Amino acid sequence: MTFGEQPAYLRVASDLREKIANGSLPPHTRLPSQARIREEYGVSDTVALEARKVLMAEGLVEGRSGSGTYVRERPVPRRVARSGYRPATGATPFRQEQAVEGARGTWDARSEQEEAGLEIAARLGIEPGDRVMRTRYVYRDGGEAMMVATSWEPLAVTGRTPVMLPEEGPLGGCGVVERMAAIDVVVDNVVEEVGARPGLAEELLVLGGVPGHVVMVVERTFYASGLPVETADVVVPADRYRLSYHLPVR
Amino acid sequence: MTFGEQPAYLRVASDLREKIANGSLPPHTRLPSQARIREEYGVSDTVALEARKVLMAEGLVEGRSGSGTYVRERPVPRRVARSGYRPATGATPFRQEQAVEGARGTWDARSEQEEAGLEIAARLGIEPGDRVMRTRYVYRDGGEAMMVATSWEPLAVTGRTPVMLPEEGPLGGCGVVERMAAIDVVVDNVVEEVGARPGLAEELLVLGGVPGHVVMVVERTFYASGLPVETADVVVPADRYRLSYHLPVR
DNA sequence: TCGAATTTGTGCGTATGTATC
DNA sequence: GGATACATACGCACAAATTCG
Repeated sequence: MTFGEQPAYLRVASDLREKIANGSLPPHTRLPSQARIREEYGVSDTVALEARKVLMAEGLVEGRSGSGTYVRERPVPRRVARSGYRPATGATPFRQEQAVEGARGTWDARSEQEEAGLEIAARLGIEPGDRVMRTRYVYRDGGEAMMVATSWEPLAVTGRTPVMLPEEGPLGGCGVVERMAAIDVVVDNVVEEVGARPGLAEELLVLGGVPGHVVMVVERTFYASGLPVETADVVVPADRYRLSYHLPVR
Repeated sequence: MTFGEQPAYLRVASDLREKIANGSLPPHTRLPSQARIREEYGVSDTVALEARKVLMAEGLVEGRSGSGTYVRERPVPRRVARSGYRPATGATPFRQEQAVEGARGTWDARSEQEEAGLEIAARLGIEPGDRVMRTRYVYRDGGEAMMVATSWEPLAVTGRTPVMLPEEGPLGGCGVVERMAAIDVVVDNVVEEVGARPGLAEELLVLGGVPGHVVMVVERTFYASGLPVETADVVVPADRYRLSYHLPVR
């Protein structure tokens, strides 16, 4: 059916969006099912599906297979402390990435040796092809994934030491600064470069979103006496979290 | 075709994404048309369409009706230093927001008195309805707008002083820290909370993007002896800039 | 200038797998 | 187990924009 106006799926999406905005469909309620949308709006299955997809891409609703499509709560974004300072709430960060307000975090990690590519070599100040330890992390905050990270450490620094594998040994999971201290590498500086972009399908599969949801990316590099000893990409969904930097002035 | 693995449209999207990443499909080139994707990957029309939609949501490609689907250009992001440290390049920041690599910046500003709303009052630790000076800035970097900001200062702090208007007087345009110092307010801390979201139409009108482009939002608050003396929202297009934090460890 | 071919975007109907209730 | 609902997938049709001979 051509209307000469807006596509049908956008009309349906707009109507449902309005019902969400004015509170007629409050958070946690179920949208009309695809079949009911088809009936109520007199549209086809495809149009009903497309309309739901628009709202999902906007982050307003979330589809649960087999159950329904639910209005999402507009979450008050939580702060992730990024500067060694403790948030005012008095949470006890036992690791930098864990410093979320009131969080009780867990994580998975998987390490693998590889050769440094162009970009990683540049960030670590080594030659492309030099061997590095790559570790992929998934951080969870009370069950749900909140952050994925990939870190690279030059084996020239950690190779043949007890801390070569970030998650093994007595210092497993202790954080870069402590692990480096154990091999007499004194980390004294960190540079974090914050960017943001639409998330990739793989990332959002893990973080619980749909392709296109905005993520923040922190490129973090730790330095010891001016030399990079670790670099990492940290990816956080932007609709649920904020990065909090507390800095002294001058 | 069920694979028990990844959905077909994600497989196709991943493959095309890889071709974009490794330069085999450079910016401004055309993706294979939907019909060709269908043939090359042996998938249906729907899968080819869905795969293109994923890449469009990720901002990697853009569809032009009647013409094709084109790989978008990815500008190399420039760094904006966000701490008292100078970037290694040796740029001379004459003001915090100006500390862009190699930038020659200018700005416009317009100030107005108003009553603090709920959120601003909370951020400044004052009562809603208390009077504040609101200033809107547009920062330009060599002609093109790179950043818009809105700042709020409580008139309880700056009222009836020479620095009440941020851009007037002998200290006009000098930065919050210097202006506050002139009235014996010693700014000693700053908190920056970084978030990101799709840009609003009005923001992107100024910043020169298309609707849907991602922006980063920095909520910055300056403190003097624990009391907020200025707060601001800084909006930066995420495709062109990165926020660079250089922090000491411990 | 015209028209044909191509390509995207929208839309329809249907089928199947699988998660949830 | 059965019913419901979402997610994926196939095939087709057509309008509008673009390209090109």
